[in-house]
Amino acid sequence: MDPPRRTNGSPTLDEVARVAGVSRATASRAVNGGPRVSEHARRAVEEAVRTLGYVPNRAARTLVTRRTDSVAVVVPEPDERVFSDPFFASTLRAVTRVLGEREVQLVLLLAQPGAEETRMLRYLSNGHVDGALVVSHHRDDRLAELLPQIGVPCVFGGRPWSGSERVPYVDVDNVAGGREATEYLVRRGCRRIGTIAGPADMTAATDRLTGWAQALHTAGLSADAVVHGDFTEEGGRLAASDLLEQHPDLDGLVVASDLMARGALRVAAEHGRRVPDDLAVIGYDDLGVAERTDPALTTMKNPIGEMAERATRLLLDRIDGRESGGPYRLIIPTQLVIRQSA
Amino acid sequence: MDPPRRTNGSPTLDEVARVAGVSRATASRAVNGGPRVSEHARRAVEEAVRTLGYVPNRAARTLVTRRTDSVAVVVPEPDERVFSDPFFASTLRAVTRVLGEREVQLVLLLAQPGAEETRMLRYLSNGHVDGALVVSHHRDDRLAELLPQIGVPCVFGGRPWSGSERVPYVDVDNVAGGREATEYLVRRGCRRIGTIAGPADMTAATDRLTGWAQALHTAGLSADAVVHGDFTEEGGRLAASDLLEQHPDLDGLVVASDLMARGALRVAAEHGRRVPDDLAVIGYDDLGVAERTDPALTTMKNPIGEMAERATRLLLDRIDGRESGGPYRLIIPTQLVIRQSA
DNA sequence: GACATTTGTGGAAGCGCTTCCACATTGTTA
DNA sequence: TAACAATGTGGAAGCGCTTCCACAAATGTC
Repeated sequence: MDPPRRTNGSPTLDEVARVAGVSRATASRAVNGGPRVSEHARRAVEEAVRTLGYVPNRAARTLVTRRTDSVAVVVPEPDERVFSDPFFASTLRAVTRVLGEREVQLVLLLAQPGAEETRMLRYLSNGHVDGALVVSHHRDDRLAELLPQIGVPCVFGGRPWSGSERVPYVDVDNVAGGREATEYLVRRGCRRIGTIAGPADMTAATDRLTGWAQALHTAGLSADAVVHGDFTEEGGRLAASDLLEQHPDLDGLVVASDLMARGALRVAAEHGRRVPDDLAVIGYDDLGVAERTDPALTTMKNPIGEMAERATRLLLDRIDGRESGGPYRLIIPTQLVIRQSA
Repeated sequence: MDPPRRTNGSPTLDEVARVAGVSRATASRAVNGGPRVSEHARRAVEEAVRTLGYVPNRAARTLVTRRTDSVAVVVPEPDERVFSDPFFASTLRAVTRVLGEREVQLVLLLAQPGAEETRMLRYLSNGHVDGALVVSHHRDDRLAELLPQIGVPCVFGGRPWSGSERVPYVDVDNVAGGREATEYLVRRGCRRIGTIAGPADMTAATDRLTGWAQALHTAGLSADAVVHGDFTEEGGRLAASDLLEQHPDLDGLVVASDLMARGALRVAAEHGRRVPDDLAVIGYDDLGVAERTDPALTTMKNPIGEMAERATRLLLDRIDGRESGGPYRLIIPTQLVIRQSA
């Protein structure tokens, strides 16, 4: 494949029109699939576009249409954790794919709170992008309040902490996920079920914890064995050690991420607890880790890719003026994946 | 802080000029810090800009200047490994920071080989971005050949496999890193030194391996104990198991990443080998993992952030027309960080 | 066959900006 | 004092595109 040469003196719509033997207005309509173009003219223009290798100048188009054909992916707190999480990878992949279908570009906006955040807001408010997708939103940033004020179309991936009434978002049903995981252990016969929860400043983590508590309450079991981890394997190890020490009678463990669950499995092994016989362990995510642990993790599937895809489509809809009426939320169900650990 | 309102009917340069009592031409010069503007006029324009909240329309500016003030970060093969690697996080952070200084935007281009790659090349060749920074380049993609042909300014982060004569790049001195790590073990008295290398399709991995072999050769020691890992902890475990089984006499281990080294430490512990007394282990990266292993890892510092920063600055220089003469390479030295494991 | 409608087309305006050029004003040198 | 350069300024062109509008031709209706 010969790559396309850089278009310095690239062909303009004028030249296309001349070659096709039509006016620039007609050429423009033909290129953009506009109405009222004869089949004859359209074919001539397409032919000219092909032979000339014409590509519309985006800046010129943006200048008149006021559309940039790019959207921002906003990551409020790009600490290491964000990137090293499989969550982020899946999200970016899905967003890229959906945007690619429509030739919309992805502008990545990472901003630590402070000056960078201010610049980011200024950027968003100046019409440089058509919309914004916010992922990995944390408790402290005020994005869910600020973005609607700015007036740029936006969608949150994951329920924002505050302002969830004002802002459209797509989320995974983490409450149900936590509940179903726990219910599964109950059905399996566990009677003393603890949990390793995620960081308390993320809605995904607190929701799963809520689901766990709900299920135990419904089953009439006590819900006091909780330790918070940080979604890393190491955090899972520490949390599991604490938990097993404080509550040696545990026969079931609901862990808020597979990575932490892997750490917990190691600890269980070190303590001589057989999984699942002595201790049933259920994880969360199923994003590539769960099938490779020993024993393989039973887990709740976390449809991150689907969430990102839906969020992106929702954003595009809002940009196009569809769905723009009021807040909108979409909750994606999770699904139990049974393997060996429970 | 009140966020800036979305600029729908934003003020234009015309209005600024009117308010400042000058012509649009003068206003433009003042805004862009052009020459030949009186102090008086400049101040008036600045004042008007402030009161009106004027922000230049990027599309209009791009249309005439042919500059987009955005650069692409190209990730040729966005598999999970890329994202979950701390390498990627550090890189993006550094790039963002440098670009932020100049108000240049980061367009993220992820492309699987195939159709997406074609689209990416088309995008790059149409002048949508001023330049491209290629990271995580693998052996199979032909980017190092294609991009120079396209004519878009580009810089590679990490030496490309082929075409390194034609393309400017910034790299870490992985050969020296591998060599120095090994020399350190030699100085410490190790006489039988193996290595867990990285994937054979990444220059960073093969370079470190080369350095290891060089050092052993110089010291007159045999360089036959090699196993390749995949830069993950699990891969490190497997590789270490193999290595210790095949070469039970090893007294030193050079590991191409800290994550793999952590896996190796676990294996050593399982085999009852005391580190560093029975087996000295040295890692590579020092990006947050090494200080938290047990024992803490002696390692080679991998200045990823600096590499990304330099690469970005080099790209900006090339875009500005500085440094545009011919290929350019910059090799950043690594540094030994001594802790407990060796 | 006279009229109203639909359909296809091109001319021209204008999006907001930079920059060339011409001109006026000042300062400098012979 | 004349000739010149340096400096500051505004008018106007033009970047490449979309889209309004007017108009001609084709089609439909009674």
